[in-house]
Amino acid sequence: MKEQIPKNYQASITEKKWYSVWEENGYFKPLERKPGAGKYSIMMPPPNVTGQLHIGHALNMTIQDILVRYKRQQGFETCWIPGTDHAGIATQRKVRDAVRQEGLSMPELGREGFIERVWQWVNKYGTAITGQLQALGCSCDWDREVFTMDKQLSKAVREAFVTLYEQGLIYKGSYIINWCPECGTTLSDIEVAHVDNPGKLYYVAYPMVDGVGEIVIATTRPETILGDVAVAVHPADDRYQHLIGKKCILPIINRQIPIIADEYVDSEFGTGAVKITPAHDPNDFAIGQRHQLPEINVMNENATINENGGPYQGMERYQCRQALLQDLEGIGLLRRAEEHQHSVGHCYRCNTTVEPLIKNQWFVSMKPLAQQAVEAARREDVRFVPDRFEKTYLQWLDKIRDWCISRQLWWGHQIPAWYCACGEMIVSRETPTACPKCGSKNIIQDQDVFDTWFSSALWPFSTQGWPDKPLSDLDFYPTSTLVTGYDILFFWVVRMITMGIEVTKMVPFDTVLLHGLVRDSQGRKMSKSLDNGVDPLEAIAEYGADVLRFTLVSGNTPGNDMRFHLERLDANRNFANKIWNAARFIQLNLVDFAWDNIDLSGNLSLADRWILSRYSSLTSEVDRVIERHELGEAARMLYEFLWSEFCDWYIEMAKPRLYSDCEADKHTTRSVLITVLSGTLQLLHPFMPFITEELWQALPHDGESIVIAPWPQADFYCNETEKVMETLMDAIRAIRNIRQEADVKPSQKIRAVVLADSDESLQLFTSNTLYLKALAGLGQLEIRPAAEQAPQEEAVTAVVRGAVIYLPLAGLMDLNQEIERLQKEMVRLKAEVQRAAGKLNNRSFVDKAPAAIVEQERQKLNDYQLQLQAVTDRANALAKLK
RNA sequence: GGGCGAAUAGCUCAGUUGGGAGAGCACCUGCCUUACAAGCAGGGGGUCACAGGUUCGAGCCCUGUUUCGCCCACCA
Repeated sequence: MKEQIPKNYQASITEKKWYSVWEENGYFKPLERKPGAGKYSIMMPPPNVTGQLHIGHALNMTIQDILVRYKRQQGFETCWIPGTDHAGIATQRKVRDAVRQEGLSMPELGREGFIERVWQWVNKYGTAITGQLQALGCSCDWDREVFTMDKQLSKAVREAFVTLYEQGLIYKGSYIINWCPECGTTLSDIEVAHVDNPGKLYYVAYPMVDGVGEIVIATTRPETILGDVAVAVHPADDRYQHLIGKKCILPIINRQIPIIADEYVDSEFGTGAVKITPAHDPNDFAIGQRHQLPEINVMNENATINENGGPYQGMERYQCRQALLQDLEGIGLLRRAEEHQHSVGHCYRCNTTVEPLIKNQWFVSMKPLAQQAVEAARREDVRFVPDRFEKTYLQWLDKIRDWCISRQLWWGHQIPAWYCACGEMIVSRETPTACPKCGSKNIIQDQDVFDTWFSSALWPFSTQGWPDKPLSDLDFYPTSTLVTGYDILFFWVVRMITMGIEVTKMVPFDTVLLHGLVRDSQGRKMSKSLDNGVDPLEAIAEYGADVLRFTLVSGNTPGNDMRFHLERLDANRNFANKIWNAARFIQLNLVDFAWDNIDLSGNLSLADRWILSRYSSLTSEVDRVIERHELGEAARMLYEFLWSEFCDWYIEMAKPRLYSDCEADKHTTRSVLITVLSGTLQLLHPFMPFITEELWQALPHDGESIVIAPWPQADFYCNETEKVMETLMDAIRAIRNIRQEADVKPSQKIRAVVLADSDESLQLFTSNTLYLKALAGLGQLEIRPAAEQAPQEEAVTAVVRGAVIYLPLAGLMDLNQEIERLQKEMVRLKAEVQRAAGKLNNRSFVDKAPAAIVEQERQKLNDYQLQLQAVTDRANALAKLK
């Protein structure tokens, strides 16, 4: 005998209980439960190891868990591998700040000391995220949990790096890169966020060396004048023909620099003359290369001016800008300044303005890799959901540039390159002990680490034991679905695909499911500074994980952002409560009913057949939409079915039969109730894992857990049943409507007379009097063929398909009002008849529309005509009575 | 400059093979009916941004326009 379901649902207790049961029983371990079902796997996008689960993670994880649980229930050998990311820059900054708080500096600690501190930090905070994922209900295989700084992953990183280096796909060289003065490291192009800032365009005159005239340039960054090595004009610009090849004098610095001609220059912009600073601007760098110009770096790594800046040495960059402008003004060379919008790059981690600098860095040559990634998508080796992201992906690959992968950080995978005093560079999988060229043991490893995203790029296979295990031995490779936000399509997804193809010759997953961002109720991005974040852990504490999950996934469509309204948690808490109470009602009425007692073979009432049919549709529809990744649609269907159809209609119809004396009816009703409820709980389980398990366990079952119970099969669909039931429901609604309008007290039983205009209709009403009486509050119900005379007494009338219902409400009805009501009804029905008739009179509609649609329209026309006739007759009869 | 998305009820959003517009919340009316007042029953509310087009038929497909948002892009 199962325990009785308590009156109230206590989410927090239930959730903890079941998660540990699931874990202990190993339900999350891969096991093919249905022979031949196949494998299904997901690699979790690793959250930052020291991070907190935020609402965006909660959405991301919920989607993954739904897919994984669904496939597991379907019998697939399912595996969801969890992991965390060392998040180089973010974590280093966090620990650096903590260390500074203690009054220590990075140099004082030294590299080893600092890394030691990071590991302490990771060990202290690194477990938090795991507990939070479990609180959310994530059904991962925790024995496979990985961290991007695990030894195995370092090995993978080395292997991939060296392999690509050997193939010439990775190179080292001095190029202009993005430098964050605050983080003290290089950034890749996508780690720089460009923001349009209102700035000024300054016009500065450079006098000619020969003393004849001057050339005026326009710049937004006057401080870089210090590093100017030329002035460029368009070769076809008539204004400057006479100056090309001559020299001008760089003000203040008094360096003589040439005036050169280059196609790059836009004659329309500014004065048509551009100052060239190869060391501090990517375009100028390119021009400098073309014209063999020197590169004069004027800036230190902390964005102060260096020794090349003459009198400005030591100044901070913007301080220098002001000072320089003032000085130029003083000598009369600053001609004017205009308001000017221009885009300024900011570090994506700390939002500091980045500085383009020339540095010797490591790069991945992306063009060849991108080509393969494009082909893979064209061959549909990888699909994007929603598919519009394929376009974004292809366009990005089309203009991809080389990826700078070295970072001047301490926390991360150190680059496996070593340098010998003899000038030799060794790139090796194993740490070398001596220089292969000169034999010197005095070799030092490259001080830089890899971009975090370089290790993330290998995630789908590095996490499964590669390279120690060959690819063919990995349990789940390639994986099935990658679920992530569209905001890291370029950071991560593209890198996994490009690197995955190069290293493994396979696309690491077949489907990329991209979701949107979770915003606050006003549509703003959630952020610490706005303090508008919704803490998923608080939501779980207050409402339970099921409610949070359902809220995140419902009313949401792939790739679109969603606003998070706290009120929606209330709405879904109510939904959970509704399911809880429905199950409680059913349990209370099952008595000693056992699973084996289920008998759906005979004695099924219309309501029974109807709910079984609806349940069958639900089963196949939920299946269909989940396969299409439309989880919001699946959630909607489940909500709708459970609340409106199952609770509001079926349970209400089950009551009179459960309370009757007929044992056979009771038995059938119980059978249907438990069949539909337990099946629906299974369909809902991926979305709300905890409450469904709790209720499943409270019902009689032979299965040990809903987590692994086979996905329900239901084959009771019957279109005819649904149509007939619809008529019965219409009749009940019509009576309820009239009762309300006539102010009949809900408790008052009234009399009704039904005149049925066909044998089928007569049969329908006579065999369902029980339902009509119970749901429409009828005391007395007479059903007769329409041929018999209608009641002459004053009665309110409702017309439904196939019957006219009379409610003799003596004393409660106003004759005139009733006639008026019927007249309104006639107007409505006439319009309907007209609409349908018009359509059917349209020759091209009848000829061209599908036969089924035309037939449906004929049916409607027929129904409406009959109803209109009935209403008209009744109105006339009442008019006579008057 | 290029690309993408959004525009549907008072609010937030669904609406995926084109066949009479939906939900939640809010609002109005009546109900403590023995699963649930976190509930039940009934009700009001929409020129589906605008203009064209394709089609027998368009919220959905095509073209253009407007507003908002996002992404990408080396015009100093």
